[in-house]
Amino acid sequence: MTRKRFDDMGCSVACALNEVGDWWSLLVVKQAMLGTRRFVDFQHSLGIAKNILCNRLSRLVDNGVMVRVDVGEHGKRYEYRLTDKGRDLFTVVTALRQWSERWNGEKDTMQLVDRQTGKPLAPVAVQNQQGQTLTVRDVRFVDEDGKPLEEAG
Amino acid sequence: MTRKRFDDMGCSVACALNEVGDWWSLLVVKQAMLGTRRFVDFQHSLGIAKNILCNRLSRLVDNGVMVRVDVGEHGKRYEYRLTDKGRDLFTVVTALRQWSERWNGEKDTMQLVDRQTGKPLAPVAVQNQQGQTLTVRDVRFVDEDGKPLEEAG
DNA sequence: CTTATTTGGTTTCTTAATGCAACCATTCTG
DNA sequence: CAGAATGGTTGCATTAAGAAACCAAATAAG
Repeated sequence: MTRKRFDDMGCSVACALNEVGDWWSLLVVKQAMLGTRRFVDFQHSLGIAKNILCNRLSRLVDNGVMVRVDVGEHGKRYEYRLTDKGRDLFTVVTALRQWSERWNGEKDTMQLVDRQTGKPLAPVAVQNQQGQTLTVRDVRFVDEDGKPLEEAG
Repeated sequence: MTRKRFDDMGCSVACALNEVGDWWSLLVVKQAMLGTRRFVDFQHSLGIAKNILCNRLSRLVDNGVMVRVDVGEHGKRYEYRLTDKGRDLFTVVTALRQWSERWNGEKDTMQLVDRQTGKPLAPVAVQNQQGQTLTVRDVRFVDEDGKPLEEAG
């Protein structure tokens, strides 16, 4: 059977997971954010099988998350770079990283700091328009008419 | 061959993906944030096969993201509820939802608003300690000694 | 109280995805 | 030119996913 499609469930989250929701895609994006661009470098840094990497890179390119740039002088030698869409996943990757560090402990010797100040980042949080942090209990899920759907819990 | 393990790669992101990195887990969490608690309700709202749902719920419980609460009066009748760890994924789910809406258009009739004001949420963003928004180019990746690793791209 | 239905699974079977290793054409390097 | 590296593709074995059938306990209907 074909894997279930997530892009027609009428849900933005499902649609996002359809593009980057598998085991490897977000790790490839994360690695690209660290500066990795070449096929072999992704392969070695992630320890991913070549055919899987090949498949994931193709899908990321198809979905506009990365681009394949020909950097060979006479022929084929490629770099995979993040697009604006791909770089915009920085929020998602960082939120995921911080969540893991908060609940599973520091598995990573690496740290992210503000390039200007050298200080660690603030925790990524959902905020209202005044900049106040909101939990899932502080929001309401409404339809297009503004009617509430269900209660969060 | 067994699926690659992500929890011993020395990467927090990989560790997070080991828990919620598959196609269904985050959707189950998202649905729980909408208020869904019962097995059949997850099944119908997500359109997921029963054995897969069973497996995902077990894994989420094992990882401390959800708890199974016995609500039967004399015997077994269960509810699955988010733990604090699970509710803390709100940031990740919201960031993913906003990313998808920004780049793939509104696939969702549902909207999230501040329960107090009724107004839409601010975009989830990575910020420094002064509250300024940072892109991936504004951060540096350093090791435990503060030495820079590679350049982001 | 008895029967029907719902709930929360498990089992079986088929198809798809993953991982590993081998192979291959082109392209740099020495 | 020889040899290594790059960026794949192919084949095979194992695992996961999806659909449907089946099932025991618990609840609802009458």
